[in-house]
Amino acid sequence: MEDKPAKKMFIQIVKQLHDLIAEQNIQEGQKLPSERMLSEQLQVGRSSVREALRSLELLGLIETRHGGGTYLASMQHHQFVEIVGSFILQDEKSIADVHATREMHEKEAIRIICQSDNLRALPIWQSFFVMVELGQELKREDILRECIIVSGNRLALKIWLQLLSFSNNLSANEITEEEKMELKILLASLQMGYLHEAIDSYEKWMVIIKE
Amino acid sequence: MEDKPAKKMFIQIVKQLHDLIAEQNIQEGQKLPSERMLSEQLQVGRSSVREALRSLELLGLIETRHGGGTYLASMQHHQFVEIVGSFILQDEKSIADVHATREMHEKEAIRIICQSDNLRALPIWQSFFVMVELGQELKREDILRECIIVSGNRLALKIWLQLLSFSNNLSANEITEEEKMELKILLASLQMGYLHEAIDSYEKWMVIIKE
DNA sequence: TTTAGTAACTGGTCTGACCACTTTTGTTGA
DNA sequence: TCAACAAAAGTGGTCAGACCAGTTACTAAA
Repeated sequence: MEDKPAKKMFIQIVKQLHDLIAEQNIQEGQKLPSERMLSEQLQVGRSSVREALRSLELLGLIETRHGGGTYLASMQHHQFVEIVGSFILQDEKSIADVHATREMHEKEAIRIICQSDNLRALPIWQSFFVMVELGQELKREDILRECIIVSGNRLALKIWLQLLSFSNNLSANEITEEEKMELKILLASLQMGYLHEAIDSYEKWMVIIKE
Repeated sequence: MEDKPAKKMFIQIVKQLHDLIAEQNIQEGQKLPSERMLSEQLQVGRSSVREALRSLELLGLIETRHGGGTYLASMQHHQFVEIVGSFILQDEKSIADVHATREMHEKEAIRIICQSDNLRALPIWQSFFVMVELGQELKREDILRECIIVSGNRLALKIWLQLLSFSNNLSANEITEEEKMELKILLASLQMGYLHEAIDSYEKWMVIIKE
């Protein structure tokens, strides 16, 4: 690709770190090179390396131990990646389980939003409503992702993202008129806080998708 | 021990930035104080301020213009408060997330059981009921595990078992009389298929446990 | 062999310097 | 008076070096 005029340095470093981790096959919980070493290897100042590392740390991708080094995060959350990953590749029942679990997450997020005046009032729902109405480009998972993000459970988000990658038939086909109708009911119910109606239309929506 | 006064500086700064934005009511797209000014105001080095700012930039919460200043990102969806809040509280929030996710699995299992005549009719529920009544040795997670196993989602079971290992305060103390009462209501509702009552008593049960 | 102490390493923070770019200011010329 | 230009000030971007505070590894003494 054409090298763009020197994008953000620390973003570049984040990418290089990513490559380095892949090349050297550094696993979860394993140690990364020291800041000074990275600074030398990547030919940048140590403070730039640190800015990149701090970003990754805030994202929970690495752990740092004062005096001990920097490690690829091996926390709870990341174990679920393995769980879901190793779980698949079995029978049809497994796939059904993935779907069921994903839908459980989505419904739970909808419940949380419905029961919170603040979350219900977010302008994003109206935006989605309008987008559906105008027939604008909109992926199903965008709405659901937003629901889960807003619901505030980061662990649930991580699990859901994993589940999503194993049920990629979600945005396969076009959004039909029937689906639009159900989606609008869902979004409207969400904003009004009508929990029962929201869950109801969500379930109908899923039925429509699976046809 | 549990005291952790020495939190990450750059996380502290992120918090202070968050407060500052709230105090001065800085809106989307508006300018933040310069790095040097923040450094002086917060009484920390400029490099520390930058580490915090770079973190927020990677999250897309702020925009930086070389020579022009730092601005609050104009984001339609994600509210600054929501995201920062969920990333800041890391430790405590993570634990809360684990609990919330575990409870989501348990409630879902209860729902599934309630809505299936076959599952409702399993003799195990009556056995649990009797055990509670007689005050026999019985761990809380035994009941919940059974619920999830019976619900038939093996993936959910795997996830739940993992979650359980991170919230081992479940069987900490003795089962009180109050708790026994609620548990019996739960088990009775389960057998009768009273979904609403079952979920209700489950939630009350959780409240009792957390006291 | 075990242990205690020290040296080397590593992250955490600050300072000061310089560069590149943008914004503001001030001056000049029409 | 006002427009255009140039200088100055402000701001982010990056680096080097210094020092502190922990951790790890190694070595020498018991």
